[in-house]
Amino acid sequence: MQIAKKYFTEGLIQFTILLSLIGVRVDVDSYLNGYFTPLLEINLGPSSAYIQTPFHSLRDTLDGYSVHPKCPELDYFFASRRLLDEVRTLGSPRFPTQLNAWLVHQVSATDKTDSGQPSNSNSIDTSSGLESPGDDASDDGEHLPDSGQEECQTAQHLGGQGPCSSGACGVLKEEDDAHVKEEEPASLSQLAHSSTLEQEGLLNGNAAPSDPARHHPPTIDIDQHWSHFLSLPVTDLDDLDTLVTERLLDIDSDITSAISQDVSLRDAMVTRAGAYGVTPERAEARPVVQQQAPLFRLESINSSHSDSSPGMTLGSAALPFASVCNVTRNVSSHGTLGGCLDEAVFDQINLLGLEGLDTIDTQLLGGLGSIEPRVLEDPDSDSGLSLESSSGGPASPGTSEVSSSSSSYCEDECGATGYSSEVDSIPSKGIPDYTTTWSPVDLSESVWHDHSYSSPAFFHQPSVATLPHKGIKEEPLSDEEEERAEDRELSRDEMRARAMYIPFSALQIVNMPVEEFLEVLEGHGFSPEQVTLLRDIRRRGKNKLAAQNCRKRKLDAITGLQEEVARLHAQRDRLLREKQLTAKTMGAVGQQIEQLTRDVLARLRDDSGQPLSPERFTLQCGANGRVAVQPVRRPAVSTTAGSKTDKRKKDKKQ
DNA sequence: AGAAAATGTCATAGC
DNA sequence: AAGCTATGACATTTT
Repeated sequence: MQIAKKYFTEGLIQFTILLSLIGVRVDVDSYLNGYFTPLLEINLGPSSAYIQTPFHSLRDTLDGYSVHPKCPELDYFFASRRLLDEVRTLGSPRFPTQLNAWLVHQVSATDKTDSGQPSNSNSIDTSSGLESPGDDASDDGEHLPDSGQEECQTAQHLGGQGPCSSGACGVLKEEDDAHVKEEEPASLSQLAHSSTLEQEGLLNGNAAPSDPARHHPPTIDIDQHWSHFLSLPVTDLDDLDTLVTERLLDIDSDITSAISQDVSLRDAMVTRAGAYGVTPERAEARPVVQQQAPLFRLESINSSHSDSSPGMTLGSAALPFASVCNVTRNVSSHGTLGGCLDEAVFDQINLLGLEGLDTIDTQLLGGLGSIEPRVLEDPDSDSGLSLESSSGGPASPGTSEVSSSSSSYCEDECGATGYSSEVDSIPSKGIPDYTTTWSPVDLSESVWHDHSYSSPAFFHQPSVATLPHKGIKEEPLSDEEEERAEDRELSRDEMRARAMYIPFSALQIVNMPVEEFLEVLEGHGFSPEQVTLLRDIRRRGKNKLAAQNCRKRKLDAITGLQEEVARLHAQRDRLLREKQLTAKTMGAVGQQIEQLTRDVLARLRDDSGQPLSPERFTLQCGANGRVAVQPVRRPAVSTTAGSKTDKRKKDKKQ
C-alpha cells in the first residue's frame, strides 16, 4: 500500500497542478504534509512580513493588473489572473466534468468487495455504491446518508476523473465510453451534461425535476472504481504511471474551458462526514444544496459575476462541503459564471477572512438578533483581526505582514483618492469639516493588526472622554471595562492624537502620501502642538515599520547563516570522510606496491647472480610506463649531511 | 517577581 | 533640504 500511496501522491500532485492551470485550487499540502514544498510555497508565498501589501483592495478590484510597487509578490496573483483569463478565452465549449475530491486513508474490506462489481453504474441505489467514499471520509464507520452525495454527485465529470489518477480511472473511462455507445441514460457524459442543464435551470430559478438516477450512477462508477483501485494488489500498480499519464493527457485534451473552484481535499473529507452527520435525512439535504448554491457564488464574489449573495468568506473553511459541492454546481455553469474563482482570488479571500461576514446569509445572521450588519463587520469585535489570518496571532510576523499591507495600501490608495466617508466614525466635535477630506478608514477595508495601529476603537469609536462616538451595540461592557479595553488597544500616539483632537488615525497619518500629509498639516488649521504631534506620529509609525522590517531581515539573515553553517558542517564532514577513505586506500595501495616491488626484485639478479635486495633497490615507474630498477637513495644520510653542510655555511656566515 | 522575548522609540547615517 | 529607510542602542511591553 505504500507504493499505492506514493503513486497516489504523485498522481495527486500532477492532477493538482493540472487543475491549478485551469483554475481549480486543490489544497493537497495538508495531506501531503509538506512533502512537496513548492505547493506550500505557493500557498504561503514569499516571506515579506512587513511589506505593505494592498491585498484588501483587491477584494474590490477585479482587474488589478498593476502590481503595487511595494508588493512584488502580487506578481503571482496577477500572473494567475492573466493565465486564467487567457484560458477562459480559449473557447466556449463546455465539457462535462466531475470532480470528486476524496482522500482515502484506508481500504476497508467492504471497498474491496464493492470493487469487484464495478459495472452497476446504472444503479439508482446510491447508498450502496457510495459507501466506499463515505466510509473513507469518516473513519468512524458511520453510515453516511445520501444527501451529501446527492449534492456532490451532480458534479460534472472532469475528464471522467475525480480522485482517480489511477489505473482504475482508465478502466472507468473505458466503461464510460461503453455506456455512451450503449446509449445508456446514465452515461457519464450525458449525465454530466444533463446535470449541467439541470443546474443551470436551478440557477435560473427553474428547478428541474430531480432525478437521482441521472446523477448517481456515474458517481457510483467512480466510487466503485476508486475502491477497485484501492483494492488493487501492489503488483498491479506498476503501470500506474502510464495509466495516469494517459488519463492526464485525456483530461488535458478535453479541457476547453476553465474551471475555477476552490476545492480543498481536506475540507472535502471533513465536510463529507460532517455534512452527512448534519443532514442525516435525505429530505433535508435538498435545502442544504439549494442553500449552498448562493454560498458558492459568494466565493466567487471577485469574479465578473460577483453576486451579492452572502457567505463568501466562509469559503472552504467554514463551508468546506459547499466548496466540494461547488465543484459540481459551478462547473456546469461556468460558461455563465464566467470568471469564476481563481487561485489568487481565493488567496485574497483567505486573507480577507471573515471580513465578508456582512454578506453572510441572513439565516446565519438570524441568531445575532438585532445586530446590524455594519456592526458585524466592525473590526472592533476583533473577529476581523483574528480571522484575517488563519495562522499566527496578531503579533506574529505573518499577521503583521497582512496588516501592514492592508493598511499601507488603503492609505496610499484610498487615502490619495479620498476615503469613503465614514462620517459617523469620525469625531466631529470641534472639527466638523475634517472628514470632508480625510475620513478615517473603515476597518473592513483596512485591517491593521499592529499593536499600535490596530485599534479599531480609534477608527470607529472616537475618544470616550473627548470625542463623540456612536454607541457600541454589540458589547454591553461597563464604561470602565470599555475604557480599559480601548486604552489597551490604543497606542500611545493614538491616545495623544485623541487628546489633541486630531481626527486622523495613526494608520492614516503614517501611510498617507507626504503630499497629502503636508496638505493636512497646512489646510486644517492645526496648532503647532498638533502639527508636532502629527509629525511625530508619522515619524514613529514609519520607523516602527522600518524596525519591524529590519528585524525581519535580521532574522532571515540569521536563519540563512544558520542554514549555511549547517550546510558547511555537512560538507566538512563529508570531506573528512572522503579524506579518511582516501588515506586508507592510499595505504592499501602502498602496501600492494611494496609487495609487488619485493616480488619483482626477488626475481631479479645482480651481476653476481644474487637477488636484488629491496633495501638497496627499488622500482621506479617512468612517465612512459616503463619500470626501471633504481638504487635506493638514503635521504636520511643525505639529509643529515645536508644539514651539517648548512650548519657549516651558517657558521661561516656568522 | 524576574527573565526572556517582542516591540517601540530615538539617534544617526545614507540615499 | 526634506523625506524616507535602515539599523544600533536603549526603553518599554508582553509572555
